[in-house]
Amino acid sequence: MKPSVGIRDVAQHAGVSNATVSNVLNRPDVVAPATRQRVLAAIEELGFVRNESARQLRAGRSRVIAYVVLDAANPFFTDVARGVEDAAREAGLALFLCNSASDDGREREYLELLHEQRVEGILITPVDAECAQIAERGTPVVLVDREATDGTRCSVAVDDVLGGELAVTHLIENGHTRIAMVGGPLSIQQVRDRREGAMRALTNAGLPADALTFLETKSLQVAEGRGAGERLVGLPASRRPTAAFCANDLLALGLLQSMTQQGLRVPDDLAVVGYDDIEFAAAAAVPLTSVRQPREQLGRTAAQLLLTENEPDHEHRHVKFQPELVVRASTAVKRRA
Amino acid sequence: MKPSVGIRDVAQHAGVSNATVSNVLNRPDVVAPATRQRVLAAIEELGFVRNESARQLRAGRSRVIAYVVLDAANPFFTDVARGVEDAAREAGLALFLCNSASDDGREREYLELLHEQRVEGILITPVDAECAQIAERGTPVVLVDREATDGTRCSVAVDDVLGGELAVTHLIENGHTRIAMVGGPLSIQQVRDRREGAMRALTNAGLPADALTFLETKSLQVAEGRGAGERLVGLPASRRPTAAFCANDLLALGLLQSMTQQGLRVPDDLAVVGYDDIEFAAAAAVPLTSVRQPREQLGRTAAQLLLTENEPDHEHRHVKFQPELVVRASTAVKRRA
DNA sequence: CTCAGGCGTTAAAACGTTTCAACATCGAGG
DNA sequence: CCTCGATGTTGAAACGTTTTAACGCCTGAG
Repeated sequence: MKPSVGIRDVAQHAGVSNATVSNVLNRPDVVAPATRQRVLAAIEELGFVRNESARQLRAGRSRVIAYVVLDAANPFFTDVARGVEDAAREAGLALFLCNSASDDGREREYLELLHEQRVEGILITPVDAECAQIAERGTPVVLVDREATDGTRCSVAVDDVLGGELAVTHLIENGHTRIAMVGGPLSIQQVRDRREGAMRALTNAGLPADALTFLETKSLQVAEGRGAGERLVGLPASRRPTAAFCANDLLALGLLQSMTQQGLRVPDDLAVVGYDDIEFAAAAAVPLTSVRQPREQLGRTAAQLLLTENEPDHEHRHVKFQPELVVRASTAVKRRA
Repeated sequence: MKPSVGIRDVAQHAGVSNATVSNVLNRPDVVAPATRQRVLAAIEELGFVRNESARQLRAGRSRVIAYVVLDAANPFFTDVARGVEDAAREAGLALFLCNSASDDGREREYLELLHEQRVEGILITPVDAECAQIAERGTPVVLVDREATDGTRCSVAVDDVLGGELAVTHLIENGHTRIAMVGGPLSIQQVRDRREGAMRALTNAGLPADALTFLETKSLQVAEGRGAGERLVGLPASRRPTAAFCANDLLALGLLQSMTQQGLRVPDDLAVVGYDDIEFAAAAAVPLTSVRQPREQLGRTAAQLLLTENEPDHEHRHVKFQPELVVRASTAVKRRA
């Protein structure tokens, strides 16, 4: 609609060459103050807006990075995204946020698109662990919340085995000897790792392996947590666990709701530990004990790592953060009085 | 790093001109099958990826739209975003998701950036209602969850007055005559509208205006809901409301938590109605009655409206959806038995 | 045998910027 | 007076596509 004012219109209006206008835009210090003012005035007057496409085409760079997220509706990922955004912003980069929604078709499409856009780099929490999909093709890629098994790229992750261990050790210290773990599917690396950590906690405490009852769920959603609650209550009282460790907070919230509805009390009848420590965990009716991951820092570090990819002597790094247990009411010890 | 294979490399490799390659990419039907195969093979072999910058520069179009969201961490907006994404995807457009985080500086920056990128259109839930900021400059803009007061652009909103009316009417029908409304700040249009609806419900039922106690909060976050809960319980029993209508679900969840902690029961001691019907509302310890907004449809419609902007005979439209009350346990009527 | 017309392909001109080498201009040092 | 370097500005060549008009070829009709 608009005749689209370009750099040469500005140049003509200011009585200089287009090269000078370009300099004002990109290296303001190199042009004489008087000229600069004149050019800026012309830009203002004509309402000129630089055309990024042309700039990119010529410069080869795009000033944009992307984060392909697994589930935009999960608070965990939105928090990670915030960390990414902050870091990107500090580096003067814009952030393209894409939601694969756990669908590897979508994921592939977005990667293709991003590559066509020639983004500077891609952060991704891939749908499948293999992530063979992510053809390198020259664009730097950093894995988020997944560990790169081969050394072909950087990754930022959290020690999930330790997280599981922390959670279950806490329960054992509170006197529990029959513990349920709720989570799944087992195809998810995180779930496997957290279970492994849980087993390790048992071993450390000298408890037998069958002290842990594993209830597998189909996904990590709230509804699955409710279902697990019903299964749990259905167990014969003699075998019923007195505590549950959930693979994420959504499951834990579902479990909590299920307990309340069935007239059982948390933590008295069942202690509950979640994972992720999302905001809603602290805000639950019974505030949830949870394993906190440094979400924002995860994103921030991933972005920073991505920025180092272009350095000549870059070596791929694998950063691993430590999770931390946040104790709240859902695992409070019974008063002895 | 990579020598970046271009369309002319492909052309040379396939023994055709670059125009033919371009045709294979954009109008496959116009080129002879045999040639097409040869070109496709060359593309595959060389690992060619079209350069969007160049394409855009030439074509003037970008195949990208953007949604500038007010708070990426609020489930309401992530659901709206999903609707936008679905519609965009169907139209073959990519979606640029930007988070203004209620900061009008960020919002401005993003708008500038998007304009430089020459996106096809912008969906935005603006930080301030005035939204004078959003200089038109040729890029179509559609307001989401806000009503455009002037006729300068399209908007998609939900009838918040009706929503408030539905919520409070429901409470009145359940026998409540002292009702609190929790929400704020009043600078937010939505909060004002929902309160207006609440008042209308009182009038319809022949109740006096002071049947509604308004508790203003500083934001719409969970913590504010907790604070409101404490203020509520602090009221003398004779004046204390028996029901509360919260301006959004986050407040309602906070309120719920506060009640539980103070030993009061929902809905027996206090009935609670939320707003937005986010997933966590149904998953709360006491499932929350809430006013549901057609979130995904909101986003979907906004995107579709945006697509019509370029049509020659386009007229700006203001779509307004009806909210719907979803009744759950938090307003269950006391059993009379 | 010629010619019209359809089909598939192509050469070349954009698109709006960045960049590089070259070019003035001017003051200072020899 | 000449040279030199510094400072500021510029012309023109890219960047990798899309697009338009023109082109050559072939077929079938006249």
